[in-house]
Amino acid sequence: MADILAEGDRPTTPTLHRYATRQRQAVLDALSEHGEFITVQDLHHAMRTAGHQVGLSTVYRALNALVDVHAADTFRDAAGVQHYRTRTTAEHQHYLVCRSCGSSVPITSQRIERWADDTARELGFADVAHVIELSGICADCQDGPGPND
Amino acid sequence: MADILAEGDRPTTPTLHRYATRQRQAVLDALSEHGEFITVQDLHHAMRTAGHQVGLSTVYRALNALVDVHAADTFRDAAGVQHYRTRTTAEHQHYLVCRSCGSSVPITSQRIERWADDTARELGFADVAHVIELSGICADCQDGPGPND
DNA sequence: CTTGTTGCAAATTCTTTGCATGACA
DNA sequence: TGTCATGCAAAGAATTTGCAACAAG
Repeated sequence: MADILAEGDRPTTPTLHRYATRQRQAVLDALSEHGEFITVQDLHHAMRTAGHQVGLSTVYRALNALVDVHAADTFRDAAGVQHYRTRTTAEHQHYLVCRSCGSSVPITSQRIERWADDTARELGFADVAHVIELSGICADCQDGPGPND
Repeated sequence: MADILAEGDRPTTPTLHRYATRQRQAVLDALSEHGEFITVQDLHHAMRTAGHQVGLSTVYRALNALVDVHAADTFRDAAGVQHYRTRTTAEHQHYLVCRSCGSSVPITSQRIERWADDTARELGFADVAHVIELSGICADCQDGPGPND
């Protein structure tokens, strides 16, 4: 489980606040433990249920802070709600998310990054950014009805 | 400019309502005329300014109806706001949007569609959907300060 | 007539913010 | 002691929905 207050963290954390608090750590722990993408509200609810005394706005702030330092990834679902999950690698990443059970698989593909960059450059665009979201029904959910569903 | 009430439209429009109204047509016209992606609120404002007497909810409903029949494309920006634009071809499409002036270029690439499908299938996912958004600074905006900015 | 649309206002939902309180260096 | 996080409540924003009035086949 990740640890914000880990040893090598003093000189790091660029524009961000310099220390982690109990709540901050609790948010990160809960997020890590969950493993998959989760909604702020759901995460908050899970934490309360688990006995953590933490405010909703703190969870919002903590998650956004994590995204700022690239310790978490986020995406918006079709309804416009943000989902978060801890980031495992240091690199920019995409995910394939199951619409039935919510599980996700990180996708590592240089190919797509290249495609995005090349396409944009071809069209004369600079400073390219991309958002790529894949979703489907995972193998588990294709068999029986989804496990978490 | 597209026309909802065009000839071949009686037997079509599947699950959708069977006729277009003055407001509906006005929304489509305004959207077509704008050409680029635009916010519901902005489109509504533009229509009022242009003298159209139309309610905000009607614009919302009309735009979603257009998306339902694939007559318009939509995407959500970083702030979570939906943008719409008329669709030119019958096919599923992606766009490269300028973050400075808001102009957009449709991207037609089988390659990316293939990639998305293949990747998902490789990982055992079925019924794959994808959202791909590219943004950057267009050629015009790279020179002088953006024209519309 | 009957069905579907319109438009306003109210309601919803997610997210952010103001501010007093509290904790840590 | 000063700075920053916290948490609640209030604010904000985008979008949806309830409902009475209305248009058209």
